[in-house]
Amino acid sequence: MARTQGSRAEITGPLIRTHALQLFARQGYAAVSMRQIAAAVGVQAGALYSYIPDKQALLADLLESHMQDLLDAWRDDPALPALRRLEGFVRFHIDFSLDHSDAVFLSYMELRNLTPDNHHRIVALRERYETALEVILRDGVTSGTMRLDDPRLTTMALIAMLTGVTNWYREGGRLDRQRIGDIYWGLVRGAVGAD
Amino acid sequence: MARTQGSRAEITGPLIRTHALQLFARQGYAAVSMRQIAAAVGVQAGALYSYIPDKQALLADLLESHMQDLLDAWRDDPALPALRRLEGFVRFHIDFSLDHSDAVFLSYMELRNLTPDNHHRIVALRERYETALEVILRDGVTSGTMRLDDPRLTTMALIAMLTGVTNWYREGGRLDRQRIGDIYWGLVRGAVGAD
DNA sequence: GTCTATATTAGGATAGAC
DNA sequence: GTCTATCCTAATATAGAC
Repeated sequence: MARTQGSRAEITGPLIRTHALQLFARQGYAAVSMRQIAAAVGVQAGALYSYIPDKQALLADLLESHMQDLLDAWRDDPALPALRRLEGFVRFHIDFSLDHSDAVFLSYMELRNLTPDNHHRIVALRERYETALEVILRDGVTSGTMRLDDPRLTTMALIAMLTGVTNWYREGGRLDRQRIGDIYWGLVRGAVGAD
Repeated sequence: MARTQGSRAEITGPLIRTHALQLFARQGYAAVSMRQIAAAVGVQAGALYSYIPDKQALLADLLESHMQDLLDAWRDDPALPALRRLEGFVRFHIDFSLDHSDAVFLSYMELRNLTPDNHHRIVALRERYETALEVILRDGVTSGTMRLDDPRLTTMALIAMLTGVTNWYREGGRLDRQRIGDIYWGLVRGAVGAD
């Protein structure tokens, strides 16, 4: 990792974020030192502070960017039937979660290590995403294609179920992504009484 | 918290475990210092080492005890119909998770901070519990009362969904436990095609 | 923009008195 | 069994040279 002195501003910033995300997710925010991040990037610890004010701001920035990416990536079409939109959500959420499993795990786990201000801002973004699913479920109930008792609780239950795929999925494992999406969609369809 | 010198062996040991569990769950293993735990218990940091060899052993002990408690508490009756046993599992898992939410969260999150030996032992216990559900699902499929594509994936999906209740449940909130159990059981029954 | 060096604080763990 | 005191290590963050 040792590297001769030199300037590489164009890539160091993103590298810090990439490596910090991976290290935080795998060891936990508090367990990772700035020296570790610097070593992964290939700079000395002091150099990090040209890019970030402190460790807390780095964490908050990673989590907020992730939630923003998630919201930006999700595309809904309210003109479609609710059941079709629900299927879209299921497949999107699984794919996005697997593509960003480090950030997903970090978001779940390190919210408590944020200052109250940062915490509030990021939880608000998460709630916008949850509400997107809740709206679909309510539409499904209203239009009679779904049958369920409590849209809000069902929202939380479904998101937990889908996100859980990151706990056991391994690239090249027994099931490929398409198949996983199919199976989860079958579970969800049944859960919302749409069979 | 400051306390006069004295001997209270009969309670200090359990107190260390209780407070460590709570602190680890709320701040993360790495973020909690031995001094913090000692302060919560009401002793000096050095006194902890009369009860535990080191911080790592304390974590491993908390996680292993939790998994053992879970396995001990779960009672299945293979003579009952699979659907009835599944309902029992759903209600048991929700109740147990809410009664031990700190330990549940810790188990999910801090496995990676265990040494390989400790990690292996505790994951093996967790797998025994997961298999208990998987067996019920397989029986349900065999007997024709359930319809699902992949018992192993469905096991992981259902456990993630049920455990997720710890993320949002608050004592005295909109829904009481009985009602939550009813709603989740409705979701699960639909997911396994038992309507 | 990155380096080396360091100020400052705090961590886990141990020794020996009471 | 617990206390006080301390060893040793490592942490975040900053200062100033290159």
